[in-house]
Amino acid sequence: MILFNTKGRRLQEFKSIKEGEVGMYSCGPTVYGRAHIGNMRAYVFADTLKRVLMYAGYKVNHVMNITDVGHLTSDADEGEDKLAKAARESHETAWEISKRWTEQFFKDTKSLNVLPVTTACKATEHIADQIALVQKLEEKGYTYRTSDGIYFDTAKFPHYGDFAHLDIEGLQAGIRVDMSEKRNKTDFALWKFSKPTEKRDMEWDSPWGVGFPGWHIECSAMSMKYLGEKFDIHTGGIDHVTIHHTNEIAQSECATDHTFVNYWIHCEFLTMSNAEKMSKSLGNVVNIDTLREYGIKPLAFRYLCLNAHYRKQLLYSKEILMGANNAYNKWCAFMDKLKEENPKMLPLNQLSEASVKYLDEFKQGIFNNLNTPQALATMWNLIHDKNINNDEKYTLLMEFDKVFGLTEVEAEKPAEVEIPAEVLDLLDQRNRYRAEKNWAQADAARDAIKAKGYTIVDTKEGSKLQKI
RNA sequence: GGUCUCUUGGCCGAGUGGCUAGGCGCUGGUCUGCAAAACCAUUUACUCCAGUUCGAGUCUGGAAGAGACCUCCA
Repeated sequence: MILFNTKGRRLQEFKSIKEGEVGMYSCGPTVYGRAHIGNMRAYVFADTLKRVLMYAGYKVNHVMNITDVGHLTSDADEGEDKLAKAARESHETAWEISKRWTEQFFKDTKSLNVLPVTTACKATEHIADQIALVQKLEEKGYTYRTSDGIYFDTAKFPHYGDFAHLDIEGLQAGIRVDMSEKRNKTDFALWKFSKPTEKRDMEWDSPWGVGFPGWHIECSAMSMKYLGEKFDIHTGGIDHVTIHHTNEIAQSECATDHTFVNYWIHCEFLTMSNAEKMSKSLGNVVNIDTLREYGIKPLAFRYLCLNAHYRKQLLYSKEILMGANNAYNKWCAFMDKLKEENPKMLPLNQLSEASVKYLDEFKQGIFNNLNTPQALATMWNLIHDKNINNDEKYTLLMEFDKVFGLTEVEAEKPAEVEIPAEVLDLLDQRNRYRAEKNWAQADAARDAIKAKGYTIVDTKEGSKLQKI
């Protein structure tokens, strides 16, 4: 399979370090608040990549961090701690805040059919690993101490700017950079000291004094702990290329003296039109619950993500989301109808030539740098193809869904609601009027039922009620 | 200021030289007492200019416009 590697900025044939196995690390959430659908795109992407790797036959060891240590709100290594801020605002401890939002994060990703990761690791539970890594860097002479922490000296890593194509000169000539006591513009904190005047919810003892780890070190420490000093794939949002991943590479490769990660795969942003720009201050941040309020299934959002390539910015608006929801609902309806006919799952080697063509086209799409839009096009063409029988269609669609992950899990389906007796009475009335061909009265009954919040759908088996 | 990306039909969005992407929406049709759903059909395209080529949405150069990151948001 072909993947676009940010390292080198080119398409590359993927080859794992260990035959048949893939070690993959995904930058996870910072749990000081509810993740919005923009965040979710990145996790749907990582999940899709994992599913494609699994489809290709790899056993995937997937590790994701939970950033539950408070970091800083503004400027490089300055400002108030985000978790502390959230905690202060809701009168909770940082621990309570991070616990709540971590749980919510997993609920949200689950509703998007994101498969559980092999290991989800919390930064707060790996403080010793992070300290050990900083110590290793210290022993090798890559660090220095300032009044507020231990810093990484990026001048000692000659290839620092290579990954992100950084023009260090340009950065220095650019706008506002707070150097404080840093030796180089690009240096970053490995360990921060607690201020003597404050008592933090989260702080730990270390060889350098009480404090907390810098942001970047957790990913290096935990990824290497669970995947080894060198592993296959590291994913994250495109915004992490310049700083976070550049720093991860610097500290990891200086610690080990060899390549840290072979393939860096980054997901583009979900962007908002200006009219619908989300902002926390306006209170219009769209999250999974917002979708539900709109009457949009979370998985319709997954469909939306799959319908665009992960390396392209994806425009978000309510209208666009509604379109994806319509398409997704049609797919669900088609699958339901198909299942009612009790199709047989066929072994793939018994498929007709025409079906094999669809399967090949599907694989061609997903293995070509995750071209899921093309794979979805293949799916729709298959659905509309009259020359493929239901058994084969079902077999192929279930096969495709191993990657798409669009099948709604039972728990997400809305519970059957009791229909009020009065509505059932009205339905009886309408049926009698219809039998008498009294259309005016029948339509009046329909309107009355609609006013109660139900719509009538006439089928061959009779009239059915649906909640609006 | 630096780095990078994008510009496809009403909307979203694939497509790296020649062949229908696909979805949503619209419209028409079939079906239905009506409606809904479903199915069928149909419509609209490659920002502009110049170049390369037998041939370009696809390559090259230029122009205009949009966006992202450098501000610990994926």
